[in-house]
Amino acid sequence: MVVTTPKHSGHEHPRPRSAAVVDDIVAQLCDLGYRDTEPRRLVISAVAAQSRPFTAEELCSALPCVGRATVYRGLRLLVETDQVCRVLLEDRELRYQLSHQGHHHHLLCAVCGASADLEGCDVEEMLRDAAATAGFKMSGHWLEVYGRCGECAED
Amino acid sequence: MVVTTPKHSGHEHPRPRSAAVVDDIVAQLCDLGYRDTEPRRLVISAVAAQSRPFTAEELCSALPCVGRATVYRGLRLLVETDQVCRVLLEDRELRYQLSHQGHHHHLLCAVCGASADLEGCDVEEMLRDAAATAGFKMSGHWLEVYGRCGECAED
DNA sequence: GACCATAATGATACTCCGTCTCGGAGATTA
DNA sequence: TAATCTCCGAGACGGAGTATCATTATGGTC
Ligand SMILES: [Zn+2]
Ligand SMILES: [Zn+2]
Ligand SMILES: [Zn+2]
Ligand SMILES: [Zn+2]
Repeated sequence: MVVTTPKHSGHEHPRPRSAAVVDDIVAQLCDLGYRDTEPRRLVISAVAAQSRPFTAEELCSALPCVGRATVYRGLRLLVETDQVCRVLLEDRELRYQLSHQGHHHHLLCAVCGASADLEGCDVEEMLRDAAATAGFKMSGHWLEVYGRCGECAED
Repeated sequence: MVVTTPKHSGHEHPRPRSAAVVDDIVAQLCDLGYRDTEPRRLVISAVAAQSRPFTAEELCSALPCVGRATVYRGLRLLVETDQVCRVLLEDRELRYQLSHQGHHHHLLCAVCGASADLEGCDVEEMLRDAAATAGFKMSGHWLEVYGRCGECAED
């Protein structure tokens, strides 16, 4: 049950954009051997419906019919499969958002909570070199940038 | 009570280096209006005695005679006054270590837990520019770099 | 469709980390 | 000495995430 993908649907009502995203993610999970279940789809579509980085608890209350553990499990699965990425706020609160794939970092607005991907920034090289100077072989890093987005900028 | 600073101590036995560090920190706190108390000194000297980044709980068990709340309060005070900095491990575990003052980042060995300050790395500029490109005004950032230290490096 | 192995679910208990509360003990000042 | 204030410690509390485990749903096979 649940919305099945109408492959060649002529001129029916188009489903909301997010539905396509959900189908897409579910398909990728299936390829990896994970089942297509209703609670999982609910979690994924709730994730896709968010417009800003959200917390796991927010997702739980947006999905009162899905068990808390299931929401957390779904979220973890999405992170592990790179569909969702985690961002860390200045107060160390952990939030999630749909990933645009590939390694990247986020700009987070401290006022409205908006997030943008950090483009045109090649820290990796620089960090690797600096690490080497200290005798370290870099294997990873965590970077979050905070500030105010265009809309929240003032004075 | 408690070790007082022997200003001009002739040729007595030198106290452990860390004692000087403790006195120094306590003095700075006093300047800020905080009292010089025994539990506080115990916390500070336990901090100074650590050779690697440590967790709050580790500190608690290293100080069985000091209340848990007091250890946490002391730690928080030290962070707020910039005497101690916080580092975040890859699994998001929070650890602490004596600060070398000023804004800087850390290199953390994923094997032995050693930490080194990241020198000669000017990410700030780069981040600020990249943020501006996205219409953000950067106000802060969090960066941790993970890898293997020289001793733990292998093939 | 029926059957089955097993992946997934959800209620709930639990752990972990850190903060709050509050009565009491010292310091500090008047 | 009395009043005030910081600090202390025991323990209650709260939020976030995980573990447990009986039950259910899924997807492949016949
Ligand atoms: Zn990066
Ligand atoms: Zn904003
Ligand atoms: Zn920096
Ligand atoms: Zn190491």
